Amino acid sequence: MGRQTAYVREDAVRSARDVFWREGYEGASMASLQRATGLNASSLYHAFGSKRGLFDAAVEDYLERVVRPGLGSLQDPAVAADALEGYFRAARELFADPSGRTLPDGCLLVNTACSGLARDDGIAEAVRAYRAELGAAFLRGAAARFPTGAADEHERLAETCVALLVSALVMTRVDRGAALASLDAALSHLTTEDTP
Amino acid sequence: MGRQTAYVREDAVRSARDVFWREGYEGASMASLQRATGLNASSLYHAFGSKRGLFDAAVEDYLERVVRPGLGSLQDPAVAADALEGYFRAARELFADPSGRTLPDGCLLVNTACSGLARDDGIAEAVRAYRAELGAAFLRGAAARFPTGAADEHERLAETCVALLVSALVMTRVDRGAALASLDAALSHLTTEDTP
DNA sequence: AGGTCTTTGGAATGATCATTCCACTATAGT
DNA sequence: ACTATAGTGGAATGATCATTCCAAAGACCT
Repeated sequence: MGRQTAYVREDAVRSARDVFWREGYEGASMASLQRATGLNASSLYHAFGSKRGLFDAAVEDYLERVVRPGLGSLQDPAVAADALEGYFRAARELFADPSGRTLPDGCLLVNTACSGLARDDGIAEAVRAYRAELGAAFLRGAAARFPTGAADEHERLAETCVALLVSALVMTRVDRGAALASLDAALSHLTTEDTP
Repeated sequence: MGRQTAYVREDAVRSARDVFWREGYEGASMASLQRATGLNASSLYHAFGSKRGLFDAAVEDYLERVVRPGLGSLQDPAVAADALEGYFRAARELFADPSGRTLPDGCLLVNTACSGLARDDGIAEAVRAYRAELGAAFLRGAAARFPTGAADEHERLAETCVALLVSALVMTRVDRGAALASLDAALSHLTTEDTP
């Protein structure tokens, strides 16, 4: 019953997600979102209710199609000893590649946390969940890397790796060298045999 | 010659700085800046030329009155062994205090790095310089803390501490617990005797 | 083929934005 | 006191913002 949509919702969300990623929530105008998705205001509002609704869909897409695929093997219950190192090696290559598509824009969620939207409870919760997911995955990786280490050492290493990643994601926006230095520090923590 | 200003420039800059800190460059409207400073548009534009000019003055004030005083003893040529630990202890107290005035807003420069303004060359350079200053101070602190350690270990520790601070400054906007965990990890790196 | 329901196009809306302009006020030097 | 100079008040400007509305378009069902 009724007319059918002339576009694929998933494609529209992804296009919008890249605009939000590149320009931030407040910086992304409805005009630029219409341009990127190829939809006009009516369709966008009909499908997502508001700019904020579109943003929420973009965040979900970001988690599902960017964050989780990147985490990859760290999500499995059985984690390889070099899984966390592999994560940072892959990250380093992405950050170093000048043709890297959206990476000079850092992380959609980190950027949002630093924006005015951070004061929105739903957004704050999304960032908390994002960080918790990252922390849990890194903790598994840390425990697999240093099987003889103590739990609090694993916690500290995971915390440190999360911070070095967040720092890289912030700095890549203004200084690629600094971002790479941050990732290298993480790799150094993971390749040095310093279990006492 | 001519009329004299009815306000103190330094006070106006500080008030504006706090608005930018709290709401970000794009989120801070000229109306709210006028309200905070007590000056009207004419005076603001006469004194600073533009919103951007006012923001530049705010960044300078932030570095001079917030960042550098906090760095304190780490700026001296001779650094105490516990200076870096002291820095993070002081930071921890500030972050934990619920009455902390502007700290739930993180860092003016980190927030700016995550905003659309990061693509401005002048702003990017300011963030780079900020991070370099932080890194240099922390490097002195790391070397003083582990006098027998190798230079690259000092580098790694400084890099790690910068990242843990940046991460705390981001996370404090959405999750104070996570921010404190980040600072605690830094303290753990500094209080554990793990020089091989 | 007709009716019903959903999607779409495009213009319109009202709010808010940074910025400018001009008249008015006040000070310092002569 | 007069004048040159500089700061201030307040309204006006034009651009851009998210959002809404209505009429036209298209697809399924009977």
